[in-house]
Amino acid sequence: MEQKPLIDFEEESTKVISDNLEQVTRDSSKDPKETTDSEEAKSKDDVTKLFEDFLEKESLFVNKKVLQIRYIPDTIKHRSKQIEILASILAPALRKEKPSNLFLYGKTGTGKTLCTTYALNKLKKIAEAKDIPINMVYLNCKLKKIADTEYRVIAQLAREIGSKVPTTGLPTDEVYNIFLRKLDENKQIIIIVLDEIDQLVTKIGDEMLYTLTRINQELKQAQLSIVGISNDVRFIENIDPRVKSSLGEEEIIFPPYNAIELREILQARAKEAFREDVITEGVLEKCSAYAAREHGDARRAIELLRVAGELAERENLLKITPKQIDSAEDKIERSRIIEIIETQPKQSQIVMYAILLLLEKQDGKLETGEVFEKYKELCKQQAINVLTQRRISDLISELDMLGLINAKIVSKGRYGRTREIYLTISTDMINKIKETLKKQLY
DNA sequence: AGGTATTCACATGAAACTATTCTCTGAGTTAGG
DNA sequence: TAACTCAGAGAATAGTTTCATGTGAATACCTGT
Repeated sequence: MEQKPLIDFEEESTKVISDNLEQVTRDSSKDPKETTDSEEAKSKDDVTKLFEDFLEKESLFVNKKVLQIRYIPDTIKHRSKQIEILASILAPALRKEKPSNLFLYGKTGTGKTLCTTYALNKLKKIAEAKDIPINMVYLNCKLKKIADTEYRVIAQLAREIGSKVPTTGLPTDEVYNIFLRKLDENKQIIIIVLDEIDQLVTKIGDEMLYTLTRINQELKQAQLSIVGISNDVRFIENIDPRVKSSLGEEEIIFPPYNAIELREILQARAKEAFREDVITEGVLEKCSAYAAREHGDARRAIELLRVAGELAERENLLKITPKQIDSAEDKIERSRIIEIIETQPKQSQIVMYAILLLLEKQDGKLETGEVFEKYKELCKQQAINVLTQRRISDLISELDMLGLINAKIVSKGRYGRTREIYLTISTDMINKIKETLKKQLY
C-alpha cells in the first residue's frame, strides 16, 4: 500500500521564515511588504539584472536541504545511546511480536523526533526488504486542524492506514470502530508515534490514551504499539495511573545538548550545507552558544545558521561572519512576531491594537479595564460586535503567552486586582506591528 | 499601635450556548422503461 | 422502479457568554492600652 511520507514536520514558523526569505530573494520588487520607496523607483532593467546576477552568482550553499529541520542526516551525533535503546525496543516487531509501548522525553530540539524517524525509517526498510508486515504512523498532535482533538487524532490515524473518514459528522466512537476494523483487517504490527503528546493531553485529557492502550485487547489479528513523544518531562506524572503503567512500559530520556555537542552537530551540517571556507571563525561557536542558552535546542541552532547563510547571500557576501548570526537571530524573532500577529483572530488583533494605541499615548503600563474600554471604542468605530470583558481577559492572557505583551497580575489593595500590561517589544518593531495590524483590520 | 474586616477590580472556572461545517438518512420527486 | 434531490437530525469544534466564585493587599474600622 502506498504510504505518505512518514513525517510531516511541525515547525510552521520556521517554514514561513524561510519562505519569506526565499521570496524576497527571488522578487524583492514585487513583495509589497518589503517594498521601500527606493526599490519602487527601480526600473525593470534593474530587476532583470538582479535576476541575472542572482543566477550567475555562486551560491554559498551547496545543499540547503541539510539545514532544514526535516532533514535526516546519515549519522546522528551524540544520540547513539538513545537510538540503540530505541532500536532494541522496536526490534521485536521484526519477529512479529508487539514492541513495548514507549515514551520519549526531552525538551525541544533535543532530537527526539529525529531519532524516532531515523529508527523507524531503518526499521521500515528492513521490514519491506524481508516482507514483514509492519505499519507505522507518525502524528504530530500539535498540528492545528489535523490532530489536536480526540476525534481528529483517531480520524487521522484511520486515514493514515487507508480508511476514508469525514472531517466531521460522525460520532467519535464510530470513528474508533472504523479505525479498529481497518487495523484488524490484516495480521500486522502497527507502530503509532504521537509527537507532542503532552499538548494533546493538556487539551483534551487522558481518556483517549486509555482507549488507545486498550485497543489491543479488541484486536484479533493486528497489534498496536504506541510511541509517545513529550516535551514536558513531568507530563507522565499527571496522567491516570492506569494509562501510565501501560503506556510507559519503556522510557528514554533525551538530555539537552551542551554547547560543545551543538558545535559538533553544526559543524557536521555546515560541512554538507555550505561551500568550503564560507564559515568564518567563531560563527559556529556563536551559533551554538546562542542555542545552548536556550536549553540546548539544536533545531534553533540549525535554523540560525541557515538564516544567517540566507542573509549573507542576500547581501552578496562571500562568507558568513558572526555578525550575520546576530542579524539572523533578529530576523527570526521579527518574522516570528509578525507571523503570530498576522495569524491571530480578528478580535485578538483588535485587542492588540488597542494596547499599542494606548501605550503610545501613555508610557509604561496598562490595566485590563483600560484596554477593554479602548477595545470597545475600536469595535464601535468599525461596527464589530463587542465581546465581554471576561473574554478580553482571556485574550489578553493569550497575548501574554504568545510573548507579544507582558501581563502580570498585581493586587493594588483597596483599588482591586488586575493585570498590569506592558510591552517587551522594541520601538521600531512596534510601528511595524501597527502597520501590519492596520492592514489586517481596515 | 495592632488587629480584623471590607472592598475594589478584576481573575479564574465551569457550564451552557451559538454558529459553522459536515455526514447520514429517509421522504418526496423525477425520468425512463 | 431506480436515481436523484433536499430537508432535517446529529456530530464535532471554535469561540463566546453567563453565572459563580476566588483573590491580595491597601484602606477603614475597631479595640484595648
